[in-house]
Amino acid sequence: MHKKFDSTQIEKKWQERWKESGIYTVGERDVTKPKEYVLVEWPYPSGNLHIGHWYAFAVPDIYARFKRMKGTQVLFPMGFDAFGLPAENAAIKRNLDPKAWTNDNIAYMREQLISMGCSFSWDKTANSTDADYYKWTQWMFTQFFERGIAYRGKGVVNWCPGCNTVIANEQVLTDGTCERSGDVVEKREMPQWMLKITEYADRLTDDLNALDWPEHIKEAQRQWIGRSRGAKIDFKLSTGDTVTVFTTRPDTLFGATYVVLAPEHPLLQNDKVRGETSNLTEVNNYITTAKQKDEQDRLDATKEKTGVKLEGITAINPASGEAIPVYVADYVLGGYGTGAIMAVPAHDERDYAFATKFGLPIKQVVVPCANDSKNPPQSGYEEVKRDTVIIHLRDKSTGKFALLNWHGTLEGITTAIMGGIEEGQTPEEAALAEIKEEAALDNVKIVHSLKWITAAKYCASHKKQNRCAHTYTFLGEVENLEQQGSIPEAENSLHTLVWVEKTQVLAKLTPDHQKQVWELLQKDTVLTGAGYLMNSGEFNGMDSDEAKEKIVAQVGGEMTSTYRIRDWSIGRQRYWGVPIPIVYSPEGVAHIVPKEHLPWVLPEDVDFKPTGVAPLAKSEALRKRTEEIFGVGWTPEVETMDTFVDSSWYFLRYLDNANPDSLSSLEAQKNWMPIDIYFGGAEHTTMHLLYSRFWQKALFDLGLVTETEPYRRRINRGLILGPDGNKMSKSKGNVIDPDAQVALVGSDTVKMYLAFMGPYEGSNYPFDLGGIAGLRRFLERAYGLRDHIIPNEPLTVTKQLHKTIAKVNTDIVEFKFNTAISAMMIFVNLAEKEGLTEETYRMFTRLLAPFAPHITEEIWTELGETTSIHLTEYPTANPELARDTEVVIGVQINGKLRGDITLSPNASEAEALNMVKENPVLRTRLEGITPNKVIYVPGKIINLILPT
RNA sequence: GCCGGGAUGGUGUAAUCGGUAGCCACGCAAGACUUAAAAUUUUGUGGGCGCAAGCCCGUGCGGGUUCAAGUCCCGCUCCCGGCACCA
Repeated sequence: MHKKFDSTQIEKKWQERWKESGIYTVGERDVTKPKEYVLVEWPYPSGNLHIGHWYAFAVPDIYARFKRMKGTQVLFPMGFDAFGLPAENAAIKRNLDPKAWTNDNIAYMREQLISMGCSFSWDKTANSTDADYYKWTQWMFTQFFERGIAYRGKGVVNWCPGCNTVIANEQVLTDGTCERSGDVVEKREMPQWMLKITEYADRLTDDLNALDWPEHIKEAQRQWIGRSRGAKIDFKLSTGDTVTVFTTRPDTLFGATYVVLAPEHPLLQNDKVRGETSNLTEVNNYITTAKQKDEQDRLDATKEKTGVKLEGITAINPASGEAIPVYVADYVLGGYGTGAIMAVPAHDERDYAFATKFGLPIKQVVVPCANDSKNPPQSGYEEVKRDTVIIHLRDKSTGKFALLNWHGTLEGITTAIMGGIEEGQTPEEAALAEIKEEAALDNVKIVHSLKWITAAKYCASHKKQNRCAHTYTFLGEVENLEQQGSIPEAENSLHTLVWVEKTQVLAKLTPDHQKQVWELLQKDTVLTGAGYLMNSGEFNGMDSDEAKEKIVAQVGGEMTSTYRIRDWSIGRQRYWGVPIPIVYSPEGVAHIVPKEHLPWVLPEDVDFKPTGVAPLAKSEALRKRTEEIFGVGWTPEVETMDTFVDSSWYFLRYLDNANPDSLSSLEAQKNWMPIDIYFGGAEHTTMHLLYSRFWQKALFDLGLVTETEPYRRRINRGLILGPDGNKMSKSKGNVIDPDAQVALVGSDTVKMYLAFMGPYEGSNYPFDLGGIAGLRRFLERAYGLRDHIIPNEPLTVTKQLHKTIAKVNTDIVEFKFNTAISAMMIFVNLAEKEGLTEETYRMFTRLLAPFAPHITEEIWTELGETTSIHLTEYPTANPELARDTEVVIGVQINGKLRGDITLSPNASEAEALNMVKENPVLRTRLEGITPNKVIYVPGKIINLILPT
């Protein structure tokens, strides 16, 4: 029965009682219990909680409450990430003090957060703008500075004209706009405060492996860090200078036919190089134009390659000893690798495009091996092994490759190639005829016109598993290619036969399947994969992987890694942030502000209107303070820190938030770290999540933290969309105000609705005003269940209760709150119809408590209890009762569903067959027929195969 | 282009060690209650044929494996997210 309740009154009452009794106060670590550190990303105090905050905090609260009732000591803190631009912009607009604005917002949002009824650990809160907090932010910075992790760098930075400040690479979106303001970001050259995240790139990549994070998040971080392994190789220039290139394919060194420098490359400013360049004006013009191009243009991969040759200058290929030309071209980036490449047009598409345009030689040095991970053995396909023959051809006129790929018999292709040519037949016709005959296929065609095939015979030997190596024999011409070192070309041929290779695939090949697989592929691409070397002197025939290191060693290069990630620029030319605790001596040397002068307080006498000049430069108080402490002529650093710095360590401060002597004691960390589960938004995957991992590692190296990784698990939630399915925005008028919803249906309902929409991880869901009403109805029915209490309930109800308990217990830990709620709904539907005992009602109410903390507390009291339901133990299912004693299984006849039978899940096949025979509907179908075969899966299905 | 994740009723979703597809909720339709509406409640609700029993079709598309496929395999299409002249 539906029983209305006054959610506003009930929720207010319980929120007050919880506050009075302090039941969510964590206090000291209780070592008799296991710990669970549940972290949600701390909010920016923008002034109002939006529905996204509810999704971010209230749903994880289910998990926190569940764990607490399970007997775990749960830390579930909440705080405020309160520095940043919105406060400053609001202050500019309304002419107020950012501090006052921020503090007002925090006070208001705290009340709103309390109205959510979440079990936050308010005794473990933090606020990044408290001097007690940012004192430590500053102190850590000084420690990093002393160890070279923080440094004053120079370089091209991202300048956001909207924010009037420098921003980090991570804050620039793919379309070149600012993550915060949406303005198009400009490139500017200026000195910058940087953190050496690049020095941690390897650890940040490697340590991902051990984390229990969703693979897609790890992968996104790996890509962002962008480690690629390769080699640095020196090329001597005719000027006597050396240019170091970075390549991931040192195995193709013999195929390097020219060298390219990025327009930013320092050698281009080298006097000797400039002196010997006969077309210097042209080169200079190119460099100037390239630098003026905006980032967008330059990164457009589809545009045609441009570049200019440095006339009069050559480089020596250290492997072949050949003199090769040197170019400057903007397809090589100054900021990646060494800013210079060796170009191998035969095996790199960009080099190929450039070489074709400028008429540069293309020299193939690797024969690709087609049998790679593309066709891994599939389970279930082991039975039949078939040989595969792949014929590689190269079109002489275009330099492009063709690939004939045939899954057939080895003998077939050999015959085809060797077989006699009948009168009037072209060689390819002869080959086709043979292939068709051998493989009994008829849809065979050659898409690439073969004028001649030089090969006649090959043999294959296997060097490695799943990889083939080749010994090649060319009829009448070459006995063994490995010895020969190059591929002979047949006269009069349009194509060079590049390779014939034998591999094996594990597959069942029916004639139909063969037809599918039987494709003659025309590959219009440059072959970029690994394989075996050719045209590479002593390395011919060597596997590319092996050749990489050997060639590098031979030419005195160095195996190394390079990264996509750049150092983190943290200086901001804005007011409302942590002042960088650096002062400059009269000579302009940077010194840290020592610990006794921390916090290095943000001055208040500042005109923070954005002019492009750092506002702190205008502070008289800061200037005076600096001179008083350090001496006349000393000047303060006037930049503040990126707010991502504040959030890089807040989870440590939560643990020990009143500690005046340390950012967070090691003891507190030993008690609580690492964070067991971190709930947050997908937008932080490559920003906050990466920065804070870096920060943690840097602290670890200083002995200030106990863990190398802060977050053991991570869940990225989705977005709550407007009812129209669009992202909520004021302009679209589709914003749902959580306060209004709470006033209407109560916070329990809003929370449960958000949890019910779908799995917590991943997807975005539209907010449906009808859907939320359904959850309110559910709670009213759960509340009204009391009127269905009977002295003795049917066994079905007891069993359903225990099944529900089992389901909810497993679903919560998998963050599948939606199916947990669905299970509880099923229980209420049944209990309403059948009635339930008071004992069952109590169990159910406790089961529901983490989801609907207020109304369950109310029910608990009405049942005569005087202590909080949230201090009770979470129900555990009785496995006996949760198990089904009878199941309905489907009956299939020849694989088609024809009815069902009800029986014990343990019933034997004979019993099941009897049930089928006794079933009035099914019986008629089986009259006088003995099935050929019976497939019976207890508890699942029975399938009878009848003779046809 | 590369990497990751998806596609199931009118909607959000459920069911993946292959075993009765559509649980739960929303919406919709009809009935009850009501002067009426709201609220509540009962029934129905993937599509098609049929009075019914029942039959056929159905999880983005095309094939395949299997007694049995939303689930596995091969080949596509589209959508979402990340990266992208990264050597």
